[in-house]
Amino acid sequence: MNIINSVGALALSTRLQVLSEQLRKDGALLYKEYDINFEPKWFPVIYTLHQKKELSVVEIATEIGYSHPSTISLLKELEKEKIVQSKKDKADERKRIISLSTKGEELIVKMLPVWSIINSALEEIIDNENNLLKAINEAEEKIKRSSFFQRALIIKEKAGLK
Amino acid sequence: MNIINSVGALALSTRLQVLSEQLRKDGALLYKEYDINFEPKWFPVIYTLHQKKELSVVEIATEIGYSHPSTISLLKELEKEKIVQSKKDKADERKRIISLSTKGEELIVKMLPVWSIINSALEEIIDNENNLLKAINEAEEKIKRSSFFQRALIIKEKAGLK
DNA sequence: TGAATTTATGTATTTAACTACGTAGTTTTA
DNA sequence: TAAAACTACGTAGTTAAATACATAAATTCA
Repeated sequence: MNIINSVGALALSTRLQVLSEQLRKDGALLYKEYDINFEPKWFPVIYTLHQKKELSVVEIATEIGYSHPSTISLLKELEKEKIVQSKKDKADERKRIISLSTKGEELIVKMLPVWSIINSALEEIIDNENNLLKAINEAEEKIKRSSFFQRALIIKEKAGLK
Repeated sequence: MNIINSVGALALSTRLQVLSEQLRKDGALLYKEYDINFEPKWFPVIYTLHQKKELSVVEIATEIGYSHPSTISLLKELEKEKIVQSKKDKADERKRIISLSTKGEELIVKMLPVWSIINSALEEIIDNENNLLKAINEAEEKIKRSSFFQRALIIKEKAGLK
């Protein structure tokens, strides 16, 4: 094993990032395998719109956990591909209401069986003594109660008082 | 809970990435808290050099699991900060041997207690029913045996034969 | 032993996220 | 009811990684 994989928690952020990147790349290959013109990075937006039908830009950003500028740039690509469409909110002129286009809906129908396969393959990979998805949920739950930074400060305090 | 956090394995790559980013940011805050001029992204390189003393560019890249161009750009920053130094390998003129400078060694001494606190805080966060670090190790072990892509192809085959 | 292959490094460009900041509507409040 | 504060969206620029490509040194092999 290389050093970074044996440091333990210290290199956690790097480990998460490398694994994420690895999965994203294989995901892209899979869509290509099925001749579907779809990029993995679009998934959060598309899946959210599939579930919620109509949302504003910031609502989508919140759902997918990205900043709103990142969301805008994803939406721009998706609008260029004619997968999503948008219209002004009549009640609030600042808002843009985003929804899937007909092409977008058709794309989803094509992707559903692929998503099912992707899901099975990922379930296979994470189904271990320690389930990766559950581990993420549990870790995020802890962070929500008190962030990594706050916890470190508290540990520092305690060490200082000794 | 938002949609992406409830899709399950399908959004795994996004979840990993968001969590990684979150930890990296808090890490940066922590070094600042201690008045240490150090960026979290430097950790893999520095820690590796701390352990192995002398390595070539590609050897570092392999240890940290990054591409060699990414490693070169990290090394450039670290050389600019005078934290690492390099010399030509006399036995093989293509190679550049990288090592920590005196300033780098001193920096490590300053960081060791911080790393200890960071480690404790992260251990706290990942110590759950499903341990995040163990889950990553187990998942990567599975991927090593057969990649996400290969597994998906096999599942597709089986479904097709039904 | 010189031609082909491999290895090590470096550069240019791309990608996919971010933060910072600005503008224009909407809501609150003195 | 006008000023202040807030919210939604958008743009510009940055960051931290990647891929693709190039070059030079070392190694292999016919």
